[in-house]
Amino acid sequence: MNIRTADKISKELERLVFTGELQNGERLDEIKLATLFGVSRTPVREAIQKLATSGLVRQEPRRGAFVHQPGPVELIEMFEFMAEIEATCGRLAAKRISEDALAELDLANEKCQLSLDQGDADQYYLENEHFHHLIYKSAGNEFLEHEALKLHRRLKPFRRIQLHLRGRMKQSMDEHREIVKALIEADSTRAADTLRDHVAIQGEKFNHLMTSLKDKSI
Amino acid sequence: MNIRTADKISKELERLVFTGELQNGERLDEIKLATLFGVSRTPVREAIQKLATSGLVRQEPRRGAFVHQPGPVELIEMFEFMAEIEATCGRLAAKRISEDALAELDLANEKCQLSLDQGDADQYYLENEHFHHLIYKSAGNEFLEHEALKLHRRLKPFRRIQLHLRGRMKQSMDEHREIVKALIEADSTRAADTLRDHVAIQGEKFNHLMTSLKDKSI
DNA sequence: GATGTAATTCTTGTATACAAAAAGGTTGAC
DNA sequence: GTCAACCTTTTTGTATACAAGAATTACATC
Repeated sequence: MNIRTADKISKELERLVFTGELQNGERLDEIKLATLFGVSRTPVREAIQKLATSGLVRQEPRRGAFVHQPGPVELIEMFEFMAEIEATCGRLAAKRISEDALAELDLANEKCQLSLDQGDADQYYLENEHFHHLIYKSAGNEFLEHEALKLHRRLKPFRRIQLHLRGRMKQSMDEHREIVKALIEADSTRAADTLRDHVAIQGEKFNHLMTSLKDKSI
Repeated sequence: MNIRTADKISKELERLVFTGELQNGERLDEIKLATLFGVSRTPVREAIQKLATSGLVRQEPRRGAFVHQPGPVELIEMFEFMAEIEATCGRLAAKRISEDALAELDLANEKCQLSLDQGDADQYYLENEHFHHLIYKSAGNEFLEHEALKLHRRLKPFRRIQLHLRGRMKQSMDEHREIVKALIEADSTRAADTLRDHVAIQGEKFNHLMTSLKDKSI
């Protein structure tokens, strides 16, 4: 799909930030990265600029680009926004979702339950992700879907931590069922509200999140 | 603030797209643009990539970047999303807005009315914009505010056309009053609903929009 | 005349070179 | 010892050079 090495480097840099190999506030040394990837500065610069627009790094004119992990406040704000976007997806999906998609949602939920039974958090995360992506798509608005995916992706590293909190998986599962029920009944208000709460809870459990992150960012 | 010529070029290219000097589907010839701006290809490329992430141009590997004006479907989708974002801002603002901000909203509305009385659509547009920006800010979520501003800006050229439709200014004004009333009463649901309708109406009057745009894009 | 293929030209993507600004270090005055 | 001015080094931002893929044209074949 994308043959540009600049894009590959962008993805790789993203990974380095997520894994913490590039720490918050750290400057992205173009030359160092270029030699690391075995390329010239040009594609590295392009990659950095791409990351800058997605908010992962901040650029200061004539000073360079610095890794920017969201602080507590920004993170809460992002989760709040995510909750609202998901609520919107639910609201629209309640009116527009197809029978096929509903069946798929059910299937995804079953798989979630299976992962839960097996205590496989990673697998649960994967199926959970699929569940939400289905809802994004079912909103019937590709622009919205794209934005939802973008933010979802950005919050991924923080969301993932959440699932390992005690009892969260079980609770999340129950909420999924509520959501599907609202969608089946085409109750857009309830679909929106349950989805909003389902996501917002992650922001509210922020004390836990904070402590899990202390060594990583802030 | 930003001394990078690449950023200046980015803004300039944006202008060229908005004014229609660069038409939809047209390829952005790096060399031609470089000579036009009197610089080398490097900053032009950076500018183009920035526009690509904002959606104004689409890049095809090894083929170049092409101006991408949203078509009817995409435009409807964007307006629908904008409506939902504004609804969210209203929902949150209803709970969080300060007395000062409410006073400012009132002032903005008065100025809107004044422009309406004078039949000054451009002035009305400016004050209207200020009104909405105030609501974005009053949601008390800077991330959300930023996203709202971004999309608002992207839709600017299409929204503007709307206001010149017969009777739209007057109707818009009435809706503004409804919105402020809901905010004063801290009625988050009504604030959200009125704001959503206020914006969504622009998407619904799409037949008008289409015809106004026919020569420009699609 | 139409179609498929090879050579040529153009354009993108990457590497390197250069200019200017910022960071860092050194020397000197107090 | 501290601070400041000056010089050196480093690093960003831009220009130019080069490599490789895409588009175009010319040509041959049917």
